[in-house]
Amino acid sequence: MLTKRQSDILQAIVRHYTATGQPVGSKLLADSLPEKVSSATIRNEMAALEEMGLIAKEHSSSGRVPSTVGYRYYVDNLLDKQAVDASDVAIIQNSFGQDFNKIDEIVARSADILSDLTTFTTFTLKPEQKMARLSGFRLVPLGNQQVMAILVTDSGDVESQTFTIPRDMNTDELESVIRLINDQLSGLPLTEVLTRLQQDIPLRIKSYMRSPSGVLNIFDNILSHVSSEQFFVGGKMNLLGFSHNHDPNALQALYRLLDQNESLSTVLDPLDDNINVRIGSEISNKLLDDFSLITATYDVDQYGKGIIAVLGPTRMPYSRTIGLVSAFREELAKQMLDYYHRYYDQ
Amino acid sequence: MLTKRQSDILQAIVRHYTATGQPVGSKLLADSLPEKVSSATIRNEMAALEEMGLIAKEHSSSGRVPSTVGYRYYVDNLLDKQAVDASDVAIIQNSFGQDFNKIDEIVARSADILSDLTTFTTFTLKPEQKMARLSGFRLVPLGNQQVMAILVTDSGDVESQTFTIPRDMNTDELESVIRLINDQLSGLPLTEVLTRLQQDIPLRIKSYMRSPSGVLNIFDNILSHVSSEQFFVGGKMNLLGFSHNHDPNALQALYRLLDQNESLSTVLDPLDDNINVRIGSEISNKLLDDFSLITATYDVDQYGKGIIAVLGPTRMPYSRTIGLVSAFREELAKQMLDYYHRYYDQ
DNA sequence: TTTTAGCACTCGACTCACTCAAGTGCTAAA
DNA sequence: TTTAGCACTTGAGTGAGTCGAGTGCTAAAA
Repeated sequence: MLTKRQSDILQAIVRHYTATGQPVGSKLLADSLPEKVSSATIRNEMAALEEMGLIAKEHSSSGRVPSTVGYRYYVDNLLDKQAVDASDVAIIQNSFGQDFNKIDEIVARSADILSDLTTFTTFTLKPEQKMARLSGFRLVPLGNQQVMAILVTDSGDVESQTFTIPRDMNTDELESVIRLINDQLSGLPLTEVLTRLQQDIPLRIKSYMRSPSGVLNIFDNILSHVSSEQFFVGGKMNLLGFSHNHDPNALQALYRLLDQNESLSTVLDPLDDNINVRIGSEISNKLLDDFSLITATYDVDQYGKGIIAVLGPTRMPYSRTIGLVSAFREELAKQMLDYYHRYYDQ
Repeated sequence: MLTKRQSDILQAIVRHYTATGQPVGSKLLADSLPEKVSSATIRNEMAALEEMGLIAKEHSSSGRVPSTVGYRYYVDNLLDKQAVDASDVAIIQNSFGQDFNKIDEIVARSADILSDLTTFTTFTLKPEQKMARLSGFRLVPLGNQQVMAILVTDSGDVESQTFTIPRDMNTDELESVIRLINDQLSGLPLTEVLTRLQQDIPLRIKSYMRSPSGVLNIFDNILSHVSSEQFFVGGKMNLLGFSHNHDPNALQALYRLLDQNESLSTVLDPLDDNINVRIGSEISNKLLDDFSLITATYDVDQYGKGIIAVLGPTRMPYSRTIGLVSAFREELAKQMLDYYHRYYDQ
């Protein structure tokens, strides 16, 4: 356990270093700490902190820099639980408009707002739709063998896709399939719809349809699109500013990662419903060793929980960023509830 | 006018420099040219070329590097009009699948294929839809006050948008507006549809509708979306590799440019129906001074002309890149015709 | 026992002088 | 007109020297 003075020193080192990017020396600390002690005393304490692995030197005669463990200790114990800046809260509240036509627009906008505020790269995921139920499939003929298929869920998600029907397909057949699907599957959770669509339904329509698989694939396709987790990424290009590695190849690898939803969903897993901070190597991905990741859920009551995350440099202003994430998750939840209430709970 | 030997030297300088990135010296040239002359002779010729502004030194005792004017001369006169590599043609042909559901998918895919081949950043624009005609508007009620509006053009473009109708709006009213629009505007060119929608139609429906503007805004919105030029960008991150400026701010400015459709459409204007090469400052945009831009149209017969473009470093392999663009524009035109024939000309 | 003053030491950053290699321009001879 | 030869220029690299910020350690002071 650290003494009060050691805590103060570690805190000051983290603050200075995250603010300036420069290693912090004993003299600077002696001047900036409220207790008046000499730089020699600070040096002794720093030697102790280094012994414990909380701070490190860049070279044998340089000032000290926090280690991963040091950041960890800082985040766990020394964080300034100050209220978020009132102006930031105002910005958050004003950045959401009212003119959203779908959930995805709110989620996408969220990523942008949060990245603007933090100047880092952000990720947002809408509330899990696993519990959403199918409210109906529509087919809209567009002429020229083209048809638009539309899926609507009871949570208000709309997913559409146009496709071309083979010349030899009977449109009556198609319509009877749609009727069957709507009759049998409306009101069921999407996960169940998916399994039924693959097991139950094919048996039923086999009798009166020549090649059922083609049609069902389309529904499958739309359905999996709706139920797949789709992260929105904000401030992608901010990465150029805070990544200390300017090697094009490393950056390209990083950007490929940001485009891979599957990889993202493993990396961004929010361990629990708190605001979680993972620092450098604690993120289990080599590409992100020089970064810190703050993840959090936001809770939209019966509509489920979504995820927001901020990726920044290990030397980020943790207090401020965590504060922003905290304020933001609440406002986002509020916005979503508003949206749902506006459209679905009259 | 250049002598044969001067041409050969300029050509060799461009070839070497684009291949290696190193300034080219007289000795290297003396060895690599087919005519056997001494390095001293080469030096005399190089002095002449420099006098003419075709090549330059990086410092007073370095080898020579092509100037913008030198590249220009090379591209205009010394290009190797060799056939494109057969393997590249094969790649181009095989990279297009058959499973496209809309034009936009072909265009987006094109940008990716071309950027993979060139390793540069590419832009594609689908054929101008100015001559496209409205084939119909549909409205599909989705429940909970939500409605999906779908616009279909005779060129097969489909654009949809969901919106929420005010509680006090009469759905009968809405349907009669749709009927009116379809009756009056089907078959007209989109540009005309737009003007009618703003002038003619409001007068007609004013009589039996309280607040026509809200509804018409929706159609306006969808329509302008369809008729706006939307560039697809491929290989965005390749820019990191070939941009010689690694300053984060400069890169961010560049990426902002790539996201601005309006700016892109002025920059990417294809001067005529040839393959046009603009080098460095010839592109009228300060951000692109260190790049070269190759633009070309592709011609899909009665369906109009689209644009493809490649943005790379001034020291790019012009012969190869121009060859690729040339082969690609033809294949793309073919693919689009195929697509149109498959769906619209039965 | 803790703190502090003092001092020798270390290391990166910078500067300066030097060398080396690649390239140039120019002159005079072929 | 071409070429051999040579003096000259320049960036890149190297090694020595200085400076400043920082350290660890010792011994005296509190």
